[in-house]
Amino acid sequence: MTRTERLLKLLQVLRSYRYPVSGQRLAERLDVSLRTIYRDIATLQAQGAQIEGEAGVGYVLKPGFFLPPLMFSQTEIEALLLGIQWVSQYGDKPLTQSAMDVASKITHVLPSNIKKEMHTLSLRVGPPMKEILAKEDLTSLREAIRGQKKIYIDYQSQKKARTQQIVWPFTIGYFTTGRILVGWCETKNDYDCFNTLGIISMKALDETYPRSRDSLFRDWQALQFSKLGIIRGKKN
Amino acid sequence: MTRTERLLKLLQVLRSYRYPVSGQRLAERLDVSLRTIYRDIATLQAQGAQIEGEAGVGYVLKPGFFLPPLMFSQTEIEALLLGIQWVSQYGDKPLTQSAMDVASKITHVLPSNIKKEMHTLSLRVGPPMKEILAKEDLTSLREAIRGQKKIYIDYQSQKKARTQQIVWPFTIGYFTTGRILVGWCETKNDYDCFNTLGIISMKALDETYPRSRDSLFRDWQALQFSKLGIIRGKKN
DNA sequence: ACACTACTGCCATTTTTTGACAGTATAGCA
DNA sequence: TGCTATACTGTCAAAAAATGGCAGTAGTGT
Repeated sequence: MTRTERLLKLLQVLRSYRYPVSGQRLAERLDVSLRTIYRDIATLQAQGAQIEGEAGVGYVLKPGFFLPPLMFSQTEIEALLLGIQWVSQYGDKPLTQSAMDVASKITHVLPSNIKKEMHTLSLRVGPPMKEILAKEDLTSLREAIRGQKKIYIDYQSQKKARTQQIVWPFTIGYFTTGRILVGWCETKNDYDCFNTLGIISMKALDETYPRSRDSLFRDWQALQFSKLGIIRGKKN
Repeated sequence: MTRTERLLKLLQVLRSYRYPVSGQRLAERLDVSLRTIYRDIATLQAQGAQIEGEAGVGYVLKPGFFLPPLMFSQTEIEALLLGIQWVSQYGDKPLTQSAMDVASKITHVLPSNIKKEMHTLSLRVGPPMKEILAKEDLTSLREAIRGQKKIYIDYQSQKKARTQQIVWPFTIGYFTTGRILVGWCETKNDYDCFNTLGIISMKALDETYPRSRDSLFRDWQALQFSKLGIIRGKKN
């Protein structure tokens, strides 16, 4: 295995640990000496990888991920940047920010001939959205979903009365006109959707919900399809 | 310069040439022997770079680009994939395909712990669009825009009569409900917008239009803003 | 036919990488 | 406080990889 390959693999290995891992262990995994690991880590750090080493503890790769060299075609780049543009226009505030960061990271490393073509983006997305949507910040909600945590929300829909519920959130739908949180509502014992603008306050609980986000999502999706079938049946 | 660095630099150099470049020249640029260049190119090809060499001609890096290792945060990845999802849902057919390719390339190199979290995308975009929009293929239009070529279109808007025009296309607006081509209409001697679904046929001409896409775009945009100002003025 | 070029094999030389060992420093813990 | 686990550095000889040179084959364009 050539050095370059090993450096890449080292990153992969580092990523696979959630907790600090000792250099010794890395050395065993990669079948090289500890000394070499120290050198490799120094090299990766020099290349910008966020690896943190603490004496007596080990190494952790700080959250984030390292995209190894990838080839993209012109059209793929256009798709990528168009998507990023959509997010930066219709995402909530932190997503917008992240999208712009991604765009600058990517365009920064684009070869100059392609960069020039991309500079005035030849593809654009729709009109700007309402200010209230642009200002929204769903970070805590996304974190709850990532961590599969129950949340407590104080919710006021447009039509119904204000209620307080415990929800197992598993996905957010991003629309041009708004965003919908989908989850299992523990209070109602059923799936439910919430317009994010109607969430007056929300608090993530420590409790992890008992089913995986994945399975909840699939269940819900299957339910949607079957409902669709019924509706179609009625219509026909 | 370490070998790894040189490999990356070799790609940069290759990109900077639009026409085939000989190995000899590359060797001079990078200050190594020709033999080493051959070896380096073989290495890059093995890593997936689309470099084509022809005897008697030289090397060309096929269009597309090599994304060097980049770090993205979790939120940035979410933004990236959400955007890609939007494109794969609302793009025309080739863009949809490219978006899916991008998604698979990216998720393929994602560390497994993050990959798992992304598998059921916790963020989603709106409802599917009309089939007719999904089937549309705007490749030739995008190519004309990239190459700043004039196009001849046979156009039928919903309200007005069918017309034939020569247009300098410079951008496409992607909306959830359709797509708008924006360009300078040579026939009408003014900027104009065309619903892409109304384009009955289109032919890219060999002729490059005389102003840069960039400047056309800026002009047009300024015009839009000033119109907006007038409308605002009326409203107030 | 000729010039130019990609590409391969071989080998001696040069450079880089590696492992080993010795040593310093720091964090966490009892 | 000591003890252990660990990060990290310096040095050096051995091993491995990279390099350049050269000779040769083959494809392309003029």
